[in-house]
Amino acid sequence: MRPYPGRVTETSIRTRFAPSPTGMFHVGGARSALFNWAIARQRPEGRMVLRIEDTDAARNKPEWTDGIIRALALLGINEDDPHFEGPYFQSDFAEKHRETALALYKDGRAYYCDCTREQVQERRDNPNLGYDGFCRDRGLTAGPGRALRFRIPDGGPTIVDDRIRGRVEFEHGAMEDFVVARADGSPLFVLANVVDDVEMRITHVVRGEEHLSNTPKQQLLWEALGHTPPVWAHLPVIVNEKRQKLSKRRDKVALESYLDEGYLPEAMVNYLMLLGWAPGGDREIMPWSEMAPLFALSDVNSSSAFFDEKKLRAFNGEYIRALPLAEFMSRCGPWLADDVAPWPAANYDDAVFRAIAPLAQSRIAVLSEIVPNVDFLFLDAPVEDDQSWNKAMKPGVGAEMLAAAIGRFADPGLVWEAEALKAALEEAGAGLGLKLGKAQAPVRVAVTGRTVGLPLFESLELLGRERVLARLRAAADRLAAQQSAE
RNA sequence: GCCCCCAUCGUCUAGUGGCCUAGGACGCCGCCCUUUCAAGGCGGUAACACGGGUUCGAACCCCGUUGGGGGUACCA
Repeated sequence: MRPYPGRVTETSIRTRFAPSPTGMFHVGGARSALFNWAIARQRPEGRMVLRIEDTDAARNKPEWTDGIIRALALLGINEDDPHFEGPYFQSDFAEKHRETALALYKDGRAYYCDCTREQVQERRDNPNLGYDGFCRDRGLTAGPGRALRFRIPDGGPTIVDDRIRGRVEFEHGAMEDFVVARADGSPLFVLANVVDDVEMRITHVVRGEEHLSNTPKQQLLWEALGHTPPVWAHLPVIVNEKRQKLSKRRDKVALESYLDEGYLPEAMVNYLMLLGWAPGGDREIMPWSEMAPLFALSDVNSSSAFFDEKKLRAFNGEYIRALPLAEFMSRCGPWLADDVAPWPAANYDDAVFRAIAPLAQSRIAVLSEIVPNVDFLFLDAPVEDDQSWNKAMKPGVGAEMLAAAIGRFADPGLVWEAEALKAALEEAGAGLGLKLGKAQAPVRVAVTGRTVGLPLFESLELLGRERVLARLRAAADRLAAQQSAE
């Protein structure tokens, strides 16, 4: 456990990222973290505090916490950088939260209330407000079944000065005396969050728009505790195609699932930074190192942003193509590993992959796509794809073309090298009145199983004469059997 | 219901009263290149929600309408 940081003397910016570990790490959370991180890094003494809000024991799991820390590290946010502070765990500060709740009561800023949920419902004289303040002046002391409520000051609005949205006014008349501590004394989010922010000397609270309505309550709490509220900034929500806030239930929101598919962390960072913000200058593909210094809260948009996986894909493709070959190969590693690849481990040959990798690099947009592009090299037999087969193996032409190709390729005088193979196939096709485009199709499907793929002749060269001929013959046999059966 | 936020191409955005006959990117379409598919090159499609003001002049300022969204727990 880590104690509160204590007296922080510097006046620099201190931001925080305070996720609750109740599920897979969310792309929206990732963006918030990135924005907070960018701000903290803009000052030599700037800090971003990572605080895990784990007070909801029933919904928290340690693996979610690990997932958050791991994901942040992948995005480049970790303790290796001096701007990082934490992680802290909110549950470690429960005592302070309880003390603060009590202090609020002693100062008369909060009072005990023994109303049940039902009673609150029944008695609401104002149908538009939840709780009517029934226990405000009943002078109740702490006791079983009594929750602690914060007394909203009479009259006047609370004005939240938001860096992104400007002045937002909340009339006190429309705010209910909200609960800060449960009947068992445990504090609620709204309080714990503020207490920690105060203790950690947070200067900028940058979070999702869904927290905007909590803000007047929290600002009142900051003031009741004798502190000047931080700079508030509420980011636009990230929405799905139906313009609803991304939800764990119905949308694909886990950062990890994108990474698992082969989205590069740096592409993800780049894309996420563009949700609600733009560096300007007609540039969008920009490394974090250039973006971070340019980021400013005042430039953040206030309207919701759609998470467009198509655009993410395009970005990812750009980043993949920009990788040096060796780097590209090692990034592909996880998808070629023995335990996940579809081919027998013994068949894999790194030298073969090295030879084919440059051809694949410009053709994939997410790393997982490397597998179907190179599998024919390592599988004992090409994959069976009926659609490809039916398209390329048209009656007559298919069989003729396969036979012609076998004839040419079997010639021992043929140098087994891409250029020569191309010429040979061109001739074979010409003999049947077929241009290369048509002529290569049956061969491609016979050898790789698919109608689309990497450049064919380089592929044939790498596969080797024996295997190519075997596959061509197998396809010819299959085609013959198929046709005699009809 | 109530409180609050938002509103530029399908999408992400540039734009902060004249530089806008509104720019870029993704997507989509066409052409070129080409052994398939990509990549690359070239070109195209497409937006200031609506109505009032303010102003010599509004995408930019104000008001309203409409439409979206968020919040409304003794969850975080």
